[in-house]
Amino acid sequence: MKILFMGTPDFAAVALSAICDAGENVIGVITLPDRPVGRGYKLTPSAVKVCALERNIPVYQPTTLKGEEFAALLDSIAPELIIVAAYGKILPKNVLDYPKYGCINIHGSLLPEYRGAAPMQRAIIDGKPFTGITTMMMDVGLDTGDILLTERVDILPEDNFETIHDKMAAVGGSLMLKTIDAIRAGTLVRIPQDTTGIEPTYAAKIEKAECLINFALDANTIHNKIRGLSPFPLSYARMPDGKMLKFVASRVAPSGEPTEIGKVVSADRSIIIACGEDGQDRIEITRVLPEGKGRMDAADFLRGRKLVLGDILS
RNA sequence: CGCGGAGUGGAGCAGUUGGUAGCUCGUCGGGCUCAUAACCCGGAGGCCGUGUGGUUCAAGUCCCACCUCCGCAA
Repeated sequence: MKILFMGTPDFAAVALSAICDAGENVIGVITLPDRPVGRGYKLTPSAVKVCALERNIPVYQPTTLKGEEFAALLDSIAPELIIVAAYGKILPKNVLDYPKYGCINIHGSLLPEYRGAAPMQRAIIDGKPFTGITTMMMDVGLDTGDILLTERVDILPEDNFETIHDKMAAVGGSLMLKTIDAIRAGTLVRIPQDTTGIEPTYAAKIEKAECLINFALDANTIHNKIRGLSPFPLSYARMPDGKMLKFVASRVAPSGEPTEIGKVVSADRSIIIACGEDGQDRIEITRVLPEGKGRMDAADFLRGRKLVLGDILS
């Protein structure tokens, strides 16, 4: 089966590797054009591109999937199946209709929950006990196609976006292999997304503005946000000197006396901050990222005395 | 040429207007304690990123070049 793979970030690269390692015939890879990224805006290839080049798979980086040019490319590649994982662009109808076996997407949630760009982060931020991977037949809607296979992934209390991402990426690869096998065996069953009774939810892209921690929220909510945004892009607050302090890891600490929200009530081995509507909750920050520095344990950061007992974070 | 921060004993930092290199923690040894991430005493450990650069009587501290790391932004 001639497979065309479309994807961009690491999550997709893991799936691509799994598919290649399983011996599937990936005849081409489509990924977004190299982007100026990082300090100095160095032009950087996507994770998928790097992965494909290592395997000597032809890489295509069209700026658009619409129009004659891409249609011609499709004809020349002539895929029988297109696999899409976090590609970054909407596929137009003529592309969706092209392959004999259709376009199958690997999505990081149990649809119809968390359709959209940031399903994994949103599930963690919402404090969900579990999420999962769905493979689905793509249609013109945003993650609205028929469900093929699903696999649940538990979100453990100690999980953060990184651990969930890694687990999900691995599951995504294996679930896609199962899906391909099912196609070959002709046993694939398409299950329309059942939205009766439940509202499909949308996992919008993470905005910079929402990464600022509001200490008026309860400790649990804050903790979920911190871990859902760690290790990237990271939630943060402002220190008294106006500098940004990002939170890498945290835990919910026992509540205490009401006090000013955002106040540092302990700056010993970790940073404990008063939060919650009445300032009784306590969120304990165990690892941070100061502006202009690297990641470090809260205890190490405190030794530099940039933050002391009684300071207010906002 | 996107903006900016930083390279000082294992870690995080301080080093004033250039003139013996310090702090907190860790570590090692000893002590105290029923006990401790507690406390006390003592020790080890630094060519201060590189340059067989410049200025100076004298540079971690000023100037120059280079290397490396990092934050923002994308």
